Amino acid sequence: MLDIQFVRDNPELVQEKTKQKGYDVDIAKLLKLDSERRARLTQIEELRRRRNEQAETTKGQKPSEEQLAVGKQLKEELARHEADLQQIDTDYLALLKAVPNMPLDDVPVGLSEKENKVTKKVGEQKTYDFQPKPHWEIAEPRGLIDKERAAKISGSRFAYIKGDLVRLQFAVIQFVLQTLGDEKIIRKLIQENNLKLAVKPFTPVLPPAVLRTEPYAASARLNAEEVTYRLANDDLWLNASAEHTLCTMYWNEILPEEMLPIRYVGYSTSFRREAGTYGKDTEGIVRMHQFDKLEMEVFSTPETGLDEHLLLVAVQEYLVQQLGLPYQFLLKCTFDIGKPNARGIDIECWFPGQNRYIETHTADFITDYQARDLKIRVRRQDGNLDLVHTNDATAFALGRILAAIIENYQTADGRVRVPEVLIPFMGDIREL
RNA sequence: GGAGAGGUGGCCGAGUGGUUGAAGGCGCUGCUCUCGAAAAGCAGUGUGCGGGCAACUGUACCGAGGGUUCGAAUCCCUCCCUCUCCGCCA
Repeated sequence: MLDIQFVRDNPELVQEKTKQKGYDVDIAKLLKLDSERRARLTQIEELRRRRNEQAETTKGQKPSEEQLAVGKQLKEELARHEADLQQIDTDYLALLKAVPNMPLDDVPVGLSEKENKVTKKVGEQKTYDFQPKPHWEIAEPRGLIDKERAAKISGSRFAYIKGDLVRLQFAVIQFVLQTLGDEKIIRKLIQENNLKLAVKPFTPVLPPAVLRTEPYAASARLNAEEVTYRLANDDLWLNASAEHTLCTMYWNEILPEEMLPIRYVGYSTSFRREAGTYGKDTEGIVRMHQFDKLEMEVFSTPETGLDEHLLLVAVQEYLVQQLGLPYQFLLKCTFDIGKPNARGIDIECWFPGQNRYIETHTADFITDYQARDLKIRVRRQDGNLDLVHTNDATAFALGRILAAIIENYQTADGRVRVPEVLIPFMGDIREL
């Protein structure tokens, strides 16, 4: 959530930017609740002070009739005010949490994804001397993907991934872990982008795939209506990204400044209900209820938050370039970046078999929006406390990137060449 | 699944109704001592929220939420979590 002090100081700005993100929150009402809340709190604290004072003077002895009467009256008054406060508090918090994070100034203003700006196109779209096929037309006949049987067992939007395509997935994983663990590469990316950041490789993490309601809700990532699966008999949700169990990892913790930045690359199977996407991307494996994903997560000081975001974007581009995939770079508009985001970048890879770009990567700069509710803070060298900044970004969403590889590396005879950088991780296999 | 134990400050650990935000110890910080270090001594050392330019101050917090009471870490209720043993299982 946003800092209430910021809202108090900049009500018009907050209202404006909230609108720009397509959210309808009554900021004036929020501020009214805020001041009511504070007024009520002051009254309550005064009553409590008097109660404490009395308890102090009667310690160890039986209170007089008169003191009992005063105490009872205080109690009644308190109960009344506290009931009011509880209601105000509930409304206040609901409204405050409804306010999205403020977009940075370079985020294009727009109320539909059409306003996303393509800021650059990289890599040549290969020309084929045959009609390139979509990935499912290559993979399904060859038994690399079986969605039909998966549908029988699990329903639509599930798949059995099989054979060398599985090997390819594990090769991608190995490639990413090696790349993100390589100090030289991290240093190079930091230098090339003039970032003021520590050279520190990413630590691989296998996080839990499920999490409880309380931390999930605090992460501002729980979306019960459209995205998140819940387990019927437990207070547990299936994560929709490793990000969800990574960003919550330091829930309610104060981190020493020396620990930062913390750079993780998490690997997890991710689950999404995809409610409201019926009929969209029904073929192939680009939109599934279940997919594996490598996700980067960074905790940093507030000063370095933006640079960490830029580093993650640089890492993403590097990874995509290494795979030799043509892509375009999207600066997402206010509507599309998501509620907790201050800025959001997408990378869309070219899918020649479908003759279109498809989103394969997202980088989210969250500032302190998540950390405030998650209560993740940094103890500065001087002893002060600050909220950390969180950043998350896709390394590779395996389903989509396998599909992109299949389509870009397909051959005339319906096979798939293995991208150069993956060959060392594929044994002798050079072609699927 | 069965049985049991337990959740208190950065850590360990006291504390069953009233100077307990919390004994004691450890750790950490500062000072004294020292050429320096260690030891010793002294002092300090949580977080949120409200108020204040600030020093500071009020309030809340002993797993969570309710309740009893003039007053709750302490009594009652509900829930959550952790650990141990047995069973089952990758």
